Amino acid sequence: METTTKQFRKRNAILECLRMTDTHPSADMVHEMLKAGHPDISLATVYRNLSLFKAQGIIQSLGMIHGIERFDGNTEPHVHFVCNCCTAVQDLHQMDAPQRLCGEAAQHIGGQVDACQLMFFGTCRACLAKNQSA
Amino acid sequence: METTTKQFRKRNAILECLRMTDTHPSADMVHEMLKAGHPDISLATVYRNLSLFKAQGIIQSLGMIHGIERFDGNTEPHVHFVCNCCTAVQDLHQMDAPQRLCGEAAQHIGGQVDACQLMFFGTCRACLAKNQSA
DNA sequence: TTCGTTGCAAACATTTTGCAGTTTC
DNA sequence: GAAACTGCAAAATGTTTGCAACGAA
Repeated sequence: METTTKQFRKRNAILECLRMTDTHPSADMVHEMLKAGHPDISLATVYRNLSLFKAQGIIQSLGMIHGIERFDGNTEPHVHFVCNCCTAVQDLHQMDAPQRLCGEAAQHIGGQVDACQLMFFGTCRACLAKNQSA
Repeated sequence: METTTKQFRKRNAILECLRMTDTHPSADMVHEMLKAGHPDISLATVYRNLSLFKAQGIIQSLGMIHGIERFDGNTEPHVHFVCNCCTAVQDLHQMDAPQRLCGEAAQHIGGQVDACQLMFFGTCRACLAKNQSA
């Protein structure tokens, strides 16, 4: 598995949590999910480890969405959809990620392009249904 | 243009500031830029008016970039490049904005897609030069 | 007078950090 | 036992809000 020298229960739990879910959770969401198995886990620990994983490149950040940073255990480039209503984030694996355009972008700006992000915003199916019935 | 009554002096100045620049400023950057002509302008006023403009749809938000919300007076869909080093945001007008893919995305998620955002991240030319000489 | 806008300071929410105690190897 | 991790609480950050004062009609 990882090249970490030591195994720490909570650190491992945080990484596993991210890899098991497809909800692109925030630090707080991870914290909530882990409380069941680790009642004493601290939010600071979640933040610290998410930072670490991000620096190691073993998770990716989707950036701040509606003011809160969201994370993805899947580091493959792919497209995301954000529901502006319930803040859920979904993967759009079917769509072509524009990573191949990085070279073109680099030419235009005359700099170095490391990553790109394609994100759609709108209202998810569940929220559409909820709003109609309301 | 806008109704330039004295009452809306500062409001107009904020909007004009956004339309005159291509730096995609944050609230704080707008505040700094306006201080010269309006020494008594308050940061809260900048925040309030940016919120208002965003709600009116006459400016667009690029979302939180490195933890700070950035704005664009140009509401035309276009592509952006973010320098992770100096946090500058540049337009990439030459590149095709993927707005036309909203329909395809909507099909995949079964919801309603209102907007999309394509953003490249990396190091701008100025920062590359600076880093090399250092 | 009445309405909307503004400055100031306090409140807010998310994230980061210092430190003492604990866990892992 | 050394080094790394963790919980707690405090601090830091960017943003929002309450309120009194101000300006225009």
